[in-house]
Amino acid sequence: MLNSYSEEDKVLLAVDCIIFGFDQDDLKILLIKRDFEPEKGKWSLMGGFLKKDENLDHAASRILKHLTGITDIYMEQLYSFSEIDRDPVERTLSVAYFALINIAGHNEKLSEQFSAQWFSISDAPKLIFDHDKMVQHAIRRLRYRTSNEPVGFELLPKKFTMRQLQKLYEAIFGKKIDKRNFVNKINALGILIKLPEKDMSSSKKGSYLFQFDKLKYDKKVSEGFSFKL
Amino acid sequence: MLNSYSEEDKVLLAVDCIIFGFDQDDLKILLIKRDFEPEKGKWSLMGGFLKKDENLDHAASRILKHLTGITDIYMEQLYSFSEIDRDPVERTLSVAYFALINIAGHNEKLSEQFSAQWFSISDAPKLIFDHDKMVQHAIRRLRYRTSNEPVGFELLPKKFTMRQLQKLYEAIFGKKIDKRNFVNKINALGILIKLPEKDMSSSKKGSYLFQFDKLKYDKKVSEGFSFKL
DNA sequence: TCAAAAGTGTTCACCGTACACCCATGG
DNA sequence: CCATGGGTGTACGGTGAACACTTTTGA
Repeated sequence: MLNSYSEEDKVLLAVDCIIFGFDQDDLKILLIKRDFEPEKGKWSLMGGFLKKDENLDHAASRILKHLTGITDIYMEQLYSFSEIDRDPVERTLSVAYFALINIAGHNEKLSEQFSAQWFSISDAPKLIFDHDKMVQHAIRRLRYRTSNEPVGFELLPKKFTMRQLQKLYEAIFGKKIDKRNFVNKINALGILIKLPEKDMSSSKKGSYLFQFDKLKYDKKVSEGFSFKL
Repeated sequence: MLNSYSEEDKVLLAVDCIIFGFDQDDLKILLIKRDFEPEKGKWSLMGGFLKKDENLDHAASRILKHLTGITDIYMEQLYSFSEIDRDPVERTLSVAYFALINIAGHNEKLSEQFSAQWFSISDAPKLIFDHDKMVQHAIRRLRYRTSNEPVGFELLPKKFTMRQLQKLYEAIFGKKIDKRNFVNKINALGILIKLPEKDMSSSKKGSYLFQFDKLKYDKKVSEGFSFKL
């Protein structure tokens, strides 16, 4: 009794990742087709099991890297799902994580080899187990985070246009935003650098590129500033 | 392989509860003196282990009931803590829960028999393991919840005065609030019932008692209203 | 020259905040 | 009659939302 809690039950711990990306107009999630039973062939979140010698954050990163090759991205623990029969094979808890990535920056790596695929939130297939519930939860968290912290930029290329940023927020909140009000608000924050370059791909006139100024943001935060959108 | 994930590691899962109460002027948490090793005699959150046949919410309620006799209170899952060496005895994950109770309504039950004790947030003892981190996390969540949902009432008696409610919010946010502004804001919400009775214990004049009107609140929510303080 | 997207300011309503005096009562 | 806490309203500045026209340029 002194050196173990030996009477207690142990359980399997899964980690499932909701990976958000943004592409033009749509908020998307990355899913994989399960290649093992049960539910083989159905769509599912990226998942795996926690190992003895790692913590949850580490497991989430490892699983993501293993299934997509992606490293160094924004990740955050979401919630733990524990219904007794959530996995029909065996009692398994799952800790959900959510992650934000810039689709454009990673496209090549995950094509084919992992049978992972991007789906718009609005027309994703039904997922196995309680994964749909996890996604709903993740969307709520995403809305909260992007309202209160400058994490939305994780979903965009380093250099982006105002219009892209606006469309991102429109996709996250599922509603149109007035162009002028949006620009005013963003500029008032004073945390973007306006670059001299233009992106010419979306219009004849071209539109200025911006970059998130993390140094300025950190400085402002240390002076009491808080991001709100 | 078809009927088990047999290769995978299993772990012990603890559930620890941060229980908030409010008493006059102070926000408090309920702690127990550990009566087993390791760290016997030190102060700790209420905790226990998840059993095979229950989910996390159930475990949290069971543990709370077992250690304090209390049932039917507001509880919510907070976060999962998973550092490898967080418990020196054995690899253990802990899912933290936070709970809100009305101290006055439960005082008798938990005196002595459980060696549980209330501590003001500001002068609580150092806790074992990573429990202090859990408490910090819980305070953040408490601030968020009480700003956006009418859960603060869980910490007060059914009937309470405006002043008590104000002191509660002052304790949660750690700052003074203007009396007139507070009353205006609360009344504007339109979710309290002003009772004809007065509480005579705090002054000679006496102060009116109020009650949270859950029906009116639910109705307003269904019409698009959202609580903000 | 025209179509398509980019860029840009002002007005107004509402909300949050600052602020001070009278009331009721028990002692 | 006085000390203590209870109760109440207004004015102002700032923020969020509504709203329309001109510019650029490739086709």
